[in-house]
Amino acid sequence: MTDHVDLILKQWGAERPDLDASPMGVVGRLSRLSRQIDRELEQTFLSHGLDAASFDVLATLRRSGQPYTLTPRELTASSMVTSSAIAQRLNRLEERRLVARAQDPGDGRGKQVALTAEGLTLIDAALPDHLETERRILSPLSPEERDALAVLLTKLSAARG
Amino acid sequence: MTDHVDLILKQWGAERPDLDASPMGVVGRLSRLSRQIDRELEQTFLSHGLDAASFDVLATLRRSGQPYTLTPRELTASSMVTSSAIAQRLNRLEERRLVARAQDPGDGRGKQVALTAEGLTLIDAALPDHLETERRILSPLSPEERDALAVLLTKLSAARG
DNA sequence: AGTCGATTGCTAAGCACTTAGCTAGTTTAG
DNA sequence: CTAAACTAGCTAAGTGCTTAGCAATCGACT
Repeated sequence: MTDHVDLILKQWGAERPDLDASPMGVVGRLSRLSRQIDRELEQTFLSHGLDAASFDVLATLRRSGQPYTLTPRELTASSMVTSSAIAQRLNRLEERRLVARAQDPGDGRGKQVALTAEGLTLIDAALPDHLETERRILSPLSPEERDALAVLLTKLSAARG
Repeated sequence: MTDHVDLILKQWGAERPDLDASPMGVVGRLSRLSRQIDRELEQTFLSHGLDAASFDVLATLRRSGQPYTLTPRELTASSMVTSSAIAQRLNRLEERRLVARAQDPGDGRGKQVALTAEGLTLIDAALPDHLETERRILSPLSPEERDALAVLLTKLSAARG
């Protein structure tokens, strides 16, 4: 009944009764839950020799379809990190031969990042496990509740594009 | 209507129709939204010369009530980071004279971390702005929707203690 | 009383991100 | 055609976290 966030709200109510701290009830839970989930997902990635950052890149290439090739720019656009972070992720993945960088024939500045055969095998092996972990995380909710949650989160996201 | 996560689900449906990728619809939105919110909150902290990590420590001390004093252990327990991260946050805050560390008289190993007058002033000034930012973030939702969201998030968190 | 395991707080090293700034190539305007 | 502005990709330096491991102290048990 009373989780950590409830305690926080109660403390603020006692110390700053002049303020309405209720927004923390939502934002705080969202933030804490996201961290918890990140940590749980990492375990699955780790069991496949990956981390969240590497999985993110490999999965983006995989779901783009054959020939499993995107530019660093496209990878950056579909991620939540900077182009610099993507460059560094690609350095690590290339060193492990999970992706390969090639010159873009049409644009002297551009590169083409492709999943290697090894990278394809790895992401296809990790993906079902990852989805199973996500299913386990969501298991406390009924299908209707999951839909409702997705709708509420989408409404909040929408305001930011 | 179709946000970034919808596109991802559609791609997976085409590339791996054998898998049910629907859990990503919830987990993905949660993760992306949390990052967006973190970034938005940082702006408010920045305008008060703080960051999320410093705000977290100062707010925890503030809401604990007079004499605004907790041990590093307690600060760690109510945070989502390691005791090592708390030690480093305290180093930074102590250098800025926003908190002060003192020996715990009852336990030779323990320390007492107290908010300084300066720290108290700063956190009390930042808090209303922070709550206003959170309110703005939640503004797309009705009060009933906010409550519903909090309930759903709590259900998910509960499974992990 | 004395020892052994647990607890507290910390530093050191490593990691993945950020911002700042670079080079190279492309596009646009005059 | 050329100069200026923009774009793509990257490295360098700095930040805040992590894990590993340290020294000091406490508590329990013989």
